[in-house]
Amino acid sequence: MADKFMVLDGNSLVHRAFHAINPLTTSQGVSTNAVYGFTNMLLKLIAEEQPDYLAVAFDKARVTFRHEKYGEYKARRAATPEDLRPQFPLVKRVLAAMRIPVFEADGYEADDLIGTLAKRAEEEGLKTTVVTGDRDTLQLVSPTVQVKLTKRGISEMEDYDPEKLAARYGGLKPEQMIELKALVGDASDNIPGVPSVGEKTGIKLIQEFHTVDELLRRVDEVKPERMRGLILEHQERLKMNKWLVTLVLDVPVSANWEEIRLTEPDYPRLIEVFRELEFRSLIQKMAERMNQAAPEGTPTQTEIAGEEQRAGRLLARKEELQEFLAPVAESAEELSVFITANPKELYQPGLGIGFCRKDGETAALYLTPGMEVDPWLKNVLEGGKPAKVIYDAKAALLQLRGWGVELDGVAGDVLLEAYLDNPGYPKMGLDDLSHQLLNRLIVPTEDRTWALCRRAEAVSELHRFLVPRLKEGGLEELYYRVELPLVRVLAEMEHRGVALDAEQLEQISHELGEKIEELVMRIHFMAGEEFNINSTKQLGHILFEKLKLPAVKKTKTGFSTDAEVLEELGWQHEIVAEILEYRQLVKLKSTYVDGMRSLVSPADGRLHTTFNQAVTATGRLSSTEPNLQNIPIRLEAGRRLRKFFVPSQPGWLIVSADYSQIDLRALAHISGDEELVRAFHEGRDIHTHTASEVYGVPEAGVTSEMRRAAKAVNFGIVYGISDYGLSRNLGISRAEAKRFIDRYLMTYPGVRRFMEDIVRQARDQGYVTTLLNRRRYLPELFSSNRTVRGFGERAALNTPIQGTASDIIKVAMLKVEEMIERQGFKARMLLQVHDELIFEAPPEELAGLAAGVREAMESAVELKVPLVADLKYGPNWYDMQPLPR
DNA sequence: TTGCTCACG
DNA sequence: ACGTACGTGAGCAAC
Repeated sequence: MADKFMVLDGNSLVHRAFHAINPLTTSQGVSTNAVYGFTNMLLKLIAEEQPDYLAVAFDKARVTFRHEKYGEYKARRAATPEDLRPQFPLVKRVLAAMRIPVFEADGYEADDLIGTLAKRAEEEGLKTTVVTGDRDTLQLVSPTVQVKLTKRGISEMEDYDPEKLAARYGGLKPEQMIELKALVGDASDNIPGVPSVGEKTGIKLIQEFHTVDELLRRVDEVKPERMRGLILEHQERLKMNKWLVTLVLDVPVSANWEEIRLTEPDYPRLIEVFRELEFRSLIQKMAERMNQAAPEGTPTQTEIAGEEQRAGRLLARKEELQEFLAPVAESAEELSVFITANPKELYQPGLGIGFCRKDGETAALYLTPGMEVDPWLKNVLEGGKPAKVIYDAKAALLQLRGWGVELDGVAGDVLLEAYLDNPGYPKMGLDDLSHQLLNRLIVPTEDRTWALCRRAEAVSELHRFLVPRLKEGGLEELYYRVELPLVRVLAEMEHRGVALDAEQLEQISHELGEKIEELVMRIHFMAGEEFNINSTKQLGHILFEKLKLPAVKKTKTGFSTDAEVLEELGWQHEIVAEILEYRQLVKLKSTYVDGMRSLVSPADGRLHTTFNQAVTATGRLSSTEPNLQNIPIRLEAGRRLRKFFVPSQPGWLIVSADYSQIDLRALAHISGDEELVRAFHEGRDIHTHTASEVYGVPEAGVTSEMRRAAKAVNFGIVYGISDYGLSRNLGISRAEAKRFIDRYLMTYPGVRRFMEDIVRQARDQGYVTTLLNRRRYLPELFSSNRTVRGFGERAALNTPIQGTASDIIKVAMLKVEEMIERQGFKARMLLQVHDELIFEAPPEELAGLAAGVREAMESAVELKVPLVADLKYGPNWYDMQPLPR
């Protein structure tokens, strides 16, 4: 299929939109109806026609070459309405933001440009669609050029190809439209035709004589006589008309097809334009698209895996394997590799590997359980040459380890590349990325070789696509120096696992079970009936309908029964306290005790979490199956569960190291606030210091209540504070909360400046960044919904802080791991909990490990404030005591 | 699948 | 007059 070029008649369509859409203005009174109508038309056309190339042509100036010869040309046309003319520049701004080129040429009309472009397109082998309301362009229709004419309104269009044209105009050919119009004239252009020749007569005449010239030559054949007379009388007129209505196909313009190629809009800019125009629905639409957008340079047509893709070979024999891989094995070329990460999913049982060489050739092999990886292949995978590009290298590494292969020489991980490019991509699966970023669908198939080859190919192409983007975004450093090396560190942590005292855990499960049973009985008794306490619906019915407790808060679906509500209700009915306790115990039993027990590996009795390096919006890690980043600590009953997290060797210790106030230190650094920076340099307790400054009392005079409030404000600042949020958190009035915040910001004026600057910057750029240049796009900032927008603003504040803290601990992890190796410690890093690292170590290494970890963490990066790590150790994760500096 | 609730930093 | 603190994941109920 030839690529498709769509060209719009800007003047015609804007006029059409102006008349079709009811008057519409911004709150400032600027007319926008034509812009709005045109933009909607444009978006609809793009969506429906999916052109590969797109351009818009406009008339330039009122005087064209036609006027020079025929002064009356378009003379009777009404002046452009007052509220339409200023809309043209607005339309052009929309087009610029959409990266759609505009064509104009002095002295020419849009039609001439369209004709010229269509002709050039034909030379390029493109198919052209002309969109206009002007029938003059029908003369351009050909097997490769179709014209879409607007009918009534803006949504209805009529497509003209040569057949349709012939059907509509009595068998006339497109070029005969010129002859017809010369005869009939055009009232709107002030071109008089031959009197009393309308369309019908005109068509009849052209059918018979084919052209005006022929008609004049054989004019004596024309009947009736009166008509002959009229034609003769107007023959000069006819010649002039023909010249007037013939489109110029060689307007001197340069058509750069690379620029005309349709790409994604410049979303931040487009949204800004829509904001000025107050096009709320369009802002919404674009904001949604922005995150899901296939980035610039992506073809607009979805290519479906087809014949042009080489099938890929199955490497069943050793010679085939070597023949395929030998060319890259010793070269500096990258080899893209796809490895079935989770045997549970796609290719169970066994191991599938797909390869894609730089020359695009693909091949695959698979092993069933019990088979061994060929030693030669093992060498390829374990060596630095060839460098491998992988999707989800951590999973590949762990999977291959199970097959006796220690993957090394990983030069790229397209999962991380996509994540760094935009952590907001809605889906990060290989197939999803291939679809979203390359517009390539990987068709599901039973053919394993095919499936593996296509995926290896996707890895290769995504890598080629993403690496230049990372470079542009200044993300190379973060990628190659932090995220990519971290893959191995995380893989080792997952592989080591953390030991769990499963026997004791089983006992706890029983105890909790009995307590819960008792609570269930008491609750049912107090309620006067049996019901499912876990069901918020049933519980709401009991509390708020049967027992008539006042409903303080509602959710989308009914009464809220969360802990906050229940605590408020607690004094009104004794059942409430029981429910709260029930909830607490059920949570502990199902999520932590039983949930963990079911995830203990039968092979080594340990828990192996998965650290996800590519999910959070801010750069943090997350932990799943089980989540070991949310083990209870705040309430004693839950905290006790930490007793069961123990070292894997008898006599060893658990050691933990957590950053002190890393978020606020990050804030101090980013904002550069002098007071905050000074407080950290002086080693102050930051909450006490804040209280002292805000309340205007010496630090010694700060009460625990004052400190608590200051702490809440500090937290609030990090989260993107609002008086409402703070008032709720502290249980004070909004007015009081507001006074608090104001005083806080007076104390730390640099923080105020940061808060203002970051939101403005986020709006300008469409994204915010962290210390190591990690990026998060914030399309929410452009929402018309103020709640969503407010959310975007708070995220703009929070992300640089939380993300910077994440950057720092990731660097620290690399330094710590390097230190442990360098020192030859047996100690091992097991977990990361955002600002905390957890190790197990033999007691004789405690002092050395602690010193090394502290040093690594505190020197991870150089900030305007010192970094401080606090260390603790103990026989398990519960009984921990501080380790003095 | 979605919504609610609750565990963590 | 509006309603939210930022970032996660898991279990359960109810579609």
